[in-house]
Amino acid sequence: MTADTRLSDLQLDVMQVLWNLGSATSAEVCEALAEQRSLALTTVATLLKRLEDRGLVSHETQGRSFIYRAEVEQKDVQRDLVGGLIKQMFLGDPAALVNHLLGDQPIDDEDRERILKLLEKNRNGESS
Amino acid sequence: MTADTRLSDLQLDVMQVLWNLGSATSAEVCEALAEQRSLALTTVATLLKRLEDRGLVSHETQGRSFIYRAEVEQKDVQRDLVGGLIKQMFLGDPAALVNHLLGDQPIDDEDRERILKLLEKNRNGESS
DNA sequence: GTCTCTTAACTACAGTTGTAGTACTACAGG
DNA sequence: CCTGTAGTACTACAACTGTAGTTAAGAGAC
Repeated sequence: MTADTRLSDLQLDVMQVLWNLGSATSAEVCEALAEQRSLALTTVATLLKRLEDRGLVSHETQGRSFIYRAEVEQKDVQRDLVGGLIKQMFLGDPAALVNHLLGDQPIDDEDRERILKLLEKNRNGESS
Repeated sequence: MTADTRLSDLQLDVMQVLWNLGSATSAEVCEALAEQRSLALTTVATLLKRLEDRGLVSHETQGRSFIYRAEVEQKDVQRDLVGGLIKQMFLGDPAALVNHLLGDQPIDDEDRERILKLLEKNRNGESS
């Protein structure tokens, strides 16, 4: 049942590392996070344990180390996050979010092209 | 300085009411929220006070009632929210968010049309 | 004038989060 | 065997959040 995917920024950063690396020890997660946040090893361990308690990550023991792995897919979390945002801030209207994106600052041509292409693909690939 | 706009779901719901109504007493906010959440009056009062402490809403006294009003604009909060989401979950690439929106579930024709129109307008309105 | 109602102030409390120290345990080197 | 060392487990604690009770004070009803 995909558990509750409401995650804080920090928790998301941790998940992000796991999604990127596939699997990692707490030390590896700590190092990966070091670019943005400087956290004690024990802090990272605590974070991972809490996430594991919530069923969002799992670990397998290898020697004396824990190898952590994400138990939810990035896509699912993205969907929940984006969906929640749309429901709460954009009256449930996805186009309103796009509108906001476009209205905010004019996007560059390249991005616009890509979005147009995506729209095309979405129209055609509506099959499956 | 627009203060810190990182708000919880509940806090956002409260802000939403204020944005919708323009201004409201705690009782009015409470009633407006009642559709989604059933909260005690004192709870809503606490929420408003905490938001006021953070500078996100303000009140003026009318008789013995407080009339609250949002001190940050919805647009600004939206921007921060969307911006944060993109940075954290979509590698800072707005188009990736759109991609996700489209790839997730095929959107209906109407929405697609509207988005196309928005893209057009964005292209043309690239004033500067 | 007293009672009651409204409404704000203060207090409370459990759960989550950010953050990390300390304790324990097991393996590696000598 | 003894001792670092690495790594998990347990504990701690302050801030913030969700939630609401209690208290005080003014306003209207009678």
